[in-house]
Amino acid sequence: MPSKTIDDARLTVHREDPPGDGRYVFYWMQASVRTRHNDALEYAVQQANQTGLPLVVGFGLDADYDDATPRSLRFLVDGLIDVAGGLTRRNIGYVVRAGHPLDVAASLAEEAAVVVMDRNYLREPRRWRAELADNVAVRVVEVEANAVVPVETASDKREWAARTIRPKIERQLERFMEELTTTPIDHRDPPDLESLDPTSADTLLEAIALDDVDMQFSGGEHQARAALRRFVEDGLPNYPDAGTVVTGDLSSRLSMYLHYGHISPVAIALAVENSGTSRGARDAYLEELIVRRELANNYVWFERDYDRFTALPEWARTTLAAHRDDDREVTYTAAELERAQTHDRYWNAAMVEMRETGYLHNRMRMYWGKRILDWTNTPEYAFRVALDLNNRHFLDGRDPNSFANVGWLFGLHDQAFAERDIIGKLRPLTRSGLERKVDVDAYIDHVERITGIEIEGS
DNA sequence: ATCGGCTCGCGCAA
DNA sequence: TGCGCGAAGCCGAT
Repeated sequence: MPSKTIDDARLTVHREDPPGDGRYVFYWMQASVRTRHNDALEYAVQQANQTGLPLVVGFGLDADYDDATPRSLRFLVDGLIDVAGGLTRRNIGYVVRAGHPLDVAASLAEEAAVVVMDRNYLREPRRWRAELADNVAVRVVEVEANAVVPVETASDKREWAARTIRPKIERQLERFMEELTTTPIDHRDPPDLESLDPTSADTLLEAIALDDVDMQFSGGEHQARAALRRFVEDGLPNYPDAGTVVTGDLSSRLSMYLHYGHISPVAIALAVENSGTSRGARDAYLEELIVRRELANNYVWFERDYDRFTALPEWARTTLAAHRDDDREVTYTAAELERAQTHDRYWNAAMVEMRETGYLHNRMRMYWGKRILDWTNTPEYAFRVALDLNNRHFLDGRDPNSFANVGWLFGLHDQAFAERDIIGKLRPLTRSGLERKVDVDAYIDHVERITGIEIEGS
């Protein structure tokens, strides 16, 4: 059965070399930790079949990556365990080693005839991929498996806002919204390589010196698909309400799985598109999943300083500078904020939910973030604190969306509004506005119930 | 309850 | 060069 080839636009050939005389095709798994609907994995299978070699998938498990926490590591490990079953069933080798991802990959690449990599967007893994490609003498191909429209196919520059990238993405949707078929691998036993036991949570956790953690959400592609099924059945039909119901399960909660590559955005988009839900609800969700998410990819891909205040648009930095010395009614330090010790119970509830569960509804994220600007000494400090708390506490932290969303609090991809104290011309989001749109008492109850922590403040 | 103004700059039409 | 309009708003006038 001939398998469908991967769209050329998903491929970045780092090295054109013919396959080397290695013993296997090596897929360095990093950003797409799943066995279903993974373009990089399917491409690697096709390369294995073409070269007549077995396929080895390898992952470098590193407890020292930026902003790693017990919770984020546990979620990552959930994903690694899940992958083991899917790979074994397909007779694909699977190696998990503790260590820096680039070191683990470089070591496995030494005996590889072809190297396949998946793609994420942040600067460190981008540099690692380039470095690996520089240090081997075989064919090296990177495969985009985590976006609907590959970032450079959608646009060749940093986009200004959703409205500027939207038509560019929509023009390409038909081409890239395609089911990915699974390619059967020719039967060849993978080589026996040194690895941790990737089916044992205890082994993996021990390798990174991590005690088991209480988790509100579990990672892995099985949980991701369950979340998708739940969302398509219950959340999606009510999606117009999802923006104001902050306590329940209308939100998809898929962003954490997308962040770890436990699910494919194309698979989600197809499931939503093929559901029986109304056009309006489908479009509202697909706008978030594709246009806004891929605007964030565009931002970190084309803006070198995506994690810096200086990357914000000129008008936003100018207006914040003009209000730098405005009086603040109250200021808090990063530590006070993290302990949820402000005067504002809505804010404290949001901080507690974020800190204790790793999740927060979008509307609460916006309220949470906008207040930090009001309650800290300088906008630069506010930016740093918001990004740091975001990236350490959210299960979807350090995603391109993290940088775009925190930037949005400070004017990125947004427009100007009537000038106010402190925030200047940034879009305001007030406490009364939150009360207007959200059942705040129900929200406080919800947070107290799920965390067992009493929320203080007025 | 609804509406216009606030405010900026991109991108397209002309 | 002019003009419409936008990632989730707010406020005051009607």
